[in-house]
Amino acid sequence: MIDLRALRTDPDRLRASQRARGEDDAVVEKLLDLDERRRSALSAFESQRAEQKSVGKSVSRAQGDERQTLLDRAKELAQQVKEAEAEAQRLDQELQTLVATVPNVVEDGAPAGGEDDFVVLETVGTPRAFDFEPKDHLELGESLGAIDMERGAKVSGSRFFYLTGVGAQLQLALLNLAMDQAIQNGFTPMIPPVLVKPEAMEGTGFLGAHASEVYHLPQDELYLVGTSEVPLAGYHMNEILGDLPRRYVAWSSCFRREAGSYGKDTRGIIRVHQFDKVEMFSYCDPENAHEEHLRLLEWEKEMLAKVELPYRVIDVAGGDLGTSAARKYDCEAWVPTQNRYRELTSTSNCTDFQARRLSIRFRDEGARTRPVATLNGTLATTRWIVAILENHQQADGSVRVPQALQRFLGREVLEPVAK
RNA sequence: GGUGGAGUCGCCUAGUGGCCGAGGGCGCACGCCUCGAAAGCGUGUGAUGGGGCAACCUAUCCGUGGGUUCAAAUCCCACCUCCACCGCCA
Repeated sequence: MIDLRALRTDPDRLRASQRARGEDDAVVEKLLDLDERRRSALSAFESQRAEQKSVGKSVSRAQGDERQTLLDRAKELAQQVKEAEAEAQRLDQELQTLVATVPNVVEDGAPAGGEDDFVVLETVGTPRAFDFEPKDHLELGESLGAIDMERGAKVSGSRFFYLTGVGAQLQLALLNLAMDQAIQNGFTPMIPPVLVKPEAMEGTGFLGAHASEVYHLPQDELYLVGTSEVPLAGYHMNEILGDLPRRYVAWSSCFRREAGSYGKDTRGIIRVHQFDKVEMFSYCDPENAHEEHLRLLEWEKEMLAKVELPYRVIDVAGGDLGTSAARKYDCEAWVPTQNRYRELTSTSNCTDFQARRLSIRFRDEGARTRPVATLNGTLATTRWIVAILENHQQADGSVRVPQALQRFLGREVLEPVAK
């Protein structure tokens, strides 16, 4: 949720943001108008209510005829107050509904435009030159006995899979490495619930434009999370925090319907309905949010270096940001058989957008409460297995295990197995 | 799933229709006292929206949402959460 007071003082900022996202800036006029009407309706209600209260008090003290006169007046006022309150509530509701559709204000410096208008900030490492024909991750995964798509489909349908044998071990090792790194860096480890109430889903901004991506269990009115960002943001819902920053790292399964991605990445485990992820999450003073964002990016790069992958960092354009994000950096690893970079991590600065909706505050120097900033960033996911297998494969069909992973995996090479 | 009990300011608690514009205690902050501290004494002590440059004013908030009433923490209805016990399952 955007800040209405900030909107009143600087409406041009939201207009510019809407344009950077390629969205309608006429909403700004509507918001200002509704807000104006809401405030005057509220004032009207308040003064009538104040009078009603004082007349009500005098009823209890009055006697005889005077009491009857006051009672009549009080009844009359009660009716008026009821109407005034309803009107103020109606306008407030209307405003809230409209505000809920407005995405976060884009950070200065973020590229304008859509999906293809990202800016490459940095390229780290070089794609490897193969002296043999590289296999794709699924072919490797099958010959290593690591990935079983067919049985995944048999049991659960398309875009489901089993990680088997060394595949399961590889994921455990990868996610443990990620958890370990974050804990070393001072994060508090968490294993959160993956089913959440509507407030948590709504508050993090996932029930807006992307609601069709989310699994919903209507019998219990719960949602399956697409990322642990949701339970991590919900963790401090309706709280006033003392010390900032607070950094959490969570391991969770993630669930995505992948509606509207029919035919995209249908092979292997690049785009699936269920995967595991280690996610960093930070609550901090909005003044420090940009620096914190860069820190999260550094920690992602630290992790990518450990698995020895070539990658690039992109600054995602306004139109491709999620509802809650003001700025987003993705790290994309090189995938040899696709001859292109694919997203492995994504870190978003949500400024105070989620916190305002979830009512997560802190006390600033003036001891006033203000919404905190929330930020999130990926540290490892199931998809990383794709890049690890493909980039570290060897001519004989085996896969070299990056050194940092060896300690967690207990082996240096993954060997093909007989069927 | 069933039965019973409970949810009031950071914490504990008082409060069964107008004296609640929520009292007390703890904690916290400031002050007095003290060489310094403790104890003691005094003062203050929430959130959210609106108005105002400001001090301040105002409305709302007693788990949540409705309702009754001129007037609700208090009465009524529904729901949520927690605790205890029972049943079922792991």
